[in-house]
Amino acid sequence: MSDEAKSPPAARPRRTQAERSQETRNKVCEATLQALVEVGYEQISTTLIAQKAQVSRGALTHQFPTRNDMLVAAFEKLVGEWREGYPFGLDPDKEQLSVDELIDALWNNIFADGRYIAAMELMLAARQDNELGHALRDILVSWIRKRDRITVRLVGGDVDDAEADLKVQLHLSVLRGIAMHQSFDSDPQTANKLIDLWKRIARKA
Amino acid sequence: MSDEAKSPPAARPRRTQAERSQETRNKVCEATLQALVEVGYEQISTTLIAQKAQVSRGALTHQFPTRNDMLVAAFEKLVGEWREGYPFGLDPDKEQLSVDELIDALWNNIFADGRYIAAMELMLAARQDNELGHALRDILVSWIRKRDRITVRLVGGDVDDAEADLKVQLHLSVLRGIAMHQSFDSDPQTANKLIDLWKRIARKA
DNA sequence: GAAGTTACGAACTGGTCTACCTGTTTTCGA
DNA sequence: TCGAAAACAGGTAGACCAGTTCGTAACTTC
Repeated sequence: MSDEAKSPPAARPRRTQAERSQETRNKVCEATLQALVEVGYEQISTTLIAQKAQVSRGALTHQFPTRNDMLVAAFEKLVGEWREGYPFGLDPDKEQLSVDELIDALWNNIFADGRYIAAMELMLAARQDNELGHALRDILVSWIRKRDRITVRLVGGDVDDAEADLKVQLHLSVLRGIAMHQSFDSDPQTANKLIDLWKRIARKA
Repeated sequence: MSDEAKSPPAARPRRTQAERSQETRNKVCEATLQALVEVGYEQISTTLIAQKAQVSRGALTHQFPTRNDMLVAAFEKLVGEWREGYPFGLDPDKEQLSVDELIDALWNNIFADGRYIAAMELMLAARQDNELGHALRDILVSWIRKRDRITVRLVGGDVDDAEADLKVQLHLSVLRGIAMHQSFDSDPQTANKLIDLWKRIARKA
């Protein structure tokens, strides 16, 4: 059995401290987002997340001293993914999207994802929590600012045009409302029909 | 001090058992809804609600054996108020509303209320809880069915017209999305601007 | 007005969660 | 290579909460 003794936990490549930290943090954040979608905010506990992430509770609490730290980091990761993916590989300075394309892009890349609902639940749950709430809002505003500016350009509007900005806000509100509808409604087709109807109406406006 | 002994807890009018029950149930439901708005779903505990409602915990648990029973009853009360108030004293068989009037009526009577956001939070929080979730959904569907049918008639559509129904769903989705926006956004005027923009667009469609 | 029923009050219990704390292993820097 | 520091592992304490139990008070019925 000397062979087993010499190569015990299979291949364990040497990692830097930064890599070790990042790996645990990623695993925890990913597990948190997954749990938000699967079991909901209320069920989330540090113990559950540690199990899901295949990480000891000690490692988790070392990286995230408080439960809020963990939730904030997970939220930050999600928003970061939105931020990185936007505007879907396009160059807003050169390209412009038709209304239909914009709606599809926003819907498919952000609002249709179960993670969007998870984010909504988190935001709603934290809307009164001064500590968690403020942290989440701070993360949101920077992303929202970028998102809105790029979106206005994508549809060919002037960045400083209040009317164009309002139109973008309405687009986002409509998709948000449909996403919420979808999360309650049993018929998955309704969302698509609503999207199509909104496209028809938005085209004329 | 014989006077004090003879009239101890001030004036205590004689109530029937039904009245006593109804009074505690009402106080608890009202406190629950208020707490949902003020401190959010996560903070709600039977202890907190009993305190807010000025009711002993024993009285609460007697009326609502489980915490879910309490939440369901509160939700039922809220939906009941919507149901009773709808369609805002109008007769949908005789009267019809312009698009502007419909939007204003829906917004002012339902979506602009902080309780609507509270209901959303409750629904989102319960979306994974099979027991609470099903109970809330059951309460919702009966109200939604009535709401949608009346709304379609209010705008002069045929009840069985799928297109008219879809339009109503879009109206509701837009207002829902704006309501969510409002609960996060710091500027309270944005919601009004979005409503106005939506009116202009909806008028043309 | 007495027995029975319902509403209420208060204390207790079993379980869970967060934050903290003490050792151990891995990596880093000189 | 060796001491320091960071990452990790696991356990504990204190608080809280939902549900239960049991005794008391208010109401109802006959």
